[in-house]
Amino acid sequence: MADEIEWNVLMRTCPSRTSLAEIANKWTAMIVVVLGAGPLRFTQVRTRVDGISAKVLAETLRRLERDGIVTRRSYDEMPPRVEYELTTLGHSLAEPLEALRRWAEGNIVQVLEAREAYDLRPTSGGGRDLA
Amino acid sequence: MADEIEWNVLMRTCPSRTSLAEIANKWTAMIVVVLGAGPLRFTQVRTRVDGISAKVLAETLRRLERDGIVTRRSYDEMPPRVEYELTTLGHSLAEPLEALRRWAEGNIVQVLEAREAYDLRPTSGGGRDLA
DNA sequence: CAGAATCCGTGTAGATACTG
DNA sequence: CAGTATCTACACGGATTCTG
Repeated sequence: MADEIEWNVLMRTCPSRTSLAEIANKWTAMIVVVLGAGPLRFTQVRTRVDGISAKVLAETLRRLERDGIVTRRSYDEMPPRVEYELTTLGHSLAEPLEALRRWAEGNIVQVLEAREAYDLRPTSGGGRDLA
Repeated sequence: MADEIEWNVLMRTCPSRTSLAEIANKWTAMIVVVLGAGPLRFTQVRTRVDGISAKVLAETLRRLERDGIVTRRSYDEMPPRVEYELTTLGHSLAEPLEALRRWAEGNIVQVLEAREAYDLRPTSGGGRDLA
């Protein structure tokens, strides 16, 4: 994290930026993290990623399938059963995302404290720049 | 990535989840990554995170400041100069985010290929479940 | 169970104009 | 330069209903 990098311009035309923007999504990140532990059925994912609607889950899973992150395996049974599993590519993505989740878990207290401190600052309620 | 984890349920009540959702944001991730190389002025950030509007950049920086991720240093000069810099906490966040950016950069081709293949599949155009 | 379809509210982002 | 203010809009997510 010490090297000065000239490439550090995230051009809007760069396709990897679009990709990053998609990954860096609330639900996407959570779903991949959850699937990192192994294949799950639709409802299982939904239970673990608590709060997501069926619609959004289906949409996101579809997109992840399209991007080669997860595979969708549908068993022709009754009642229907569909399993989602990370691909190799998906697992490679799960690693950095898992690191991110760990960061969130490990630093939430600091964030909360910083937030509280910020909100208590006189500048945050009234006048802006303290100059 | 092999341990079966029962905690792997991202409860909606868990504050770290909210935190993750905020981090896993298009602009947030890019800004932190860009600031990872060192302090930058407002316009410099804006240039590097190409495409972001001044409004959204200001809002996001404010939120990051509130969360203790960046510091805002305003020099009383004319013309005005404001520098944003990652805090220690911010740098600790930049690492996993940088890893994520690297992933996006390194795997964009595979994603693009997978996407193309998916779109060419007969099922993606017409009838759904191939059963 | 695993979705698809529909409707709808709103948050978040974008463009534009203005200011210290 | 570094923002703020205002307005707009559309994509995103949520709730509900229906189906194979």
